[in-house]
Amino acid sequence: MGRLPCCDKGVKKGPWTPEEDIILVSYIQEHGPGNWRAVPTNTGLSRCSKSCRLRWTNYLRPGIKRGNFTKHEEKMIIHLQALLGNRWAAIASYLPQRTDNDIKNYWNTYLKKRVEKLESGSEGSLGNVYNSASKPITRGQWEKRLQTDINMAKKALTEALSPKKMLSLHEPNDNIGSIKPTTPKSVCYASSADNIARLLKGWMKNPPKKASSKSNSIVSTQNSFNNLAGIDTASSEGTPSVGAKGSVEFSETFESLFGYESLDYSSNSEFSPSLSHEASTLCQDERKHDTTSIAEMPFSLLEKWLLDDTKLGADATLF
DNA sequence: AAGTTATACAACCGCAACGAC
DNA sequence: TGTCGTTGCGGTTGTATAACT
Repeated sequence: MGRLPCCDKGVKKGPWTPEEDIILVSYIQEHGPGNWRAVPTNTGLSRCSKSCRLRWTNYLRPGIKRGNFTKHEEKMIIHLQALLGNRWAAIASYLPQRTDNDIKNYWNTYLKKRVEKLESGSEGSLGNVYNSASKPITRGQWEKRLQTDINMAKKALTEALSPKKMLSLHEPNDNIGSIKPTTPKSVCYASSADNIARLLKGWMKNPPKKASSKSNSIVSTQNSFNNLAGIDTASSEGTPSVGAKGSVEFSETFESLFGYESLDYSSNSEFSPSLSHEASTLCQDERKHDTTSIAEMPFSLLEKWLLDDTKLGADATLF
């Protein structure tokens, strides 16, 4: 049989309206994310399930940070892209407040050009980040280094750290304070986003009892967890300063979600919320052969390693 | 001020993977 | 084990806005 068309003819396409967003958020607030196929039917939205999921994942989901990327985030993306390639979902798992789409866009429109510029020989602020040696490298050398990186990452994985460190990952960082006012386009939408934020806030404090028993829902909600473990983005949209209030909200959000997630994972002692979903995706291929060691990847160690310029500089000697 | 080009980002499309049966 | 339905992911496109001429 042929695949069913993703979307029936007649479904609405193009930008979402605030009204549609509210309908979608209200539905998810009640039923939790997942079972996307049923969303258009149950909500009356003239959107295909994919579109609903995408809208939620990339825009409406709480915990998404918008606005400028910090230097720290840039470094992360560059390192991770070099290490993982265009596996945006995996990369996004290390930037919990960013969506894969956001990172992909940022890479394609900005970072890629900068890296290419650097590779072509011109100097830039990222010169010491990407290749401190600034020496042209052959493909074989690059591959060798990549392999070394992967091996190191694997080693790091096997030396799994405590979940406490994972928690530190989700703490608000310097990025939050640097959120800049959104673009005029976003500002136009801000009032609606605020409304949605209120809905979500309520939802996070009083989450659905059980979104779905399906595994894909678990994955979805864990994605939500990963992202929720940041700031309440929707509420911060258009409000540049987050500060102490933001921390309190974060704390509440985190506790709420932590409790929520722990319901789903309580039956699996090895599967604590400290595990990033995409962290396991990181080594998707390897997982088939070595599930446990990879799946329990601690973020902080890898992050530390990835961002350790000193070490990177030492690694550069491999070239 | 009007037209053109560049940029940013939201959204779409198609494929692959996964789970249920 | 194979088929089918659903979801996730990455590439790409479309559109709004900014910057430039």
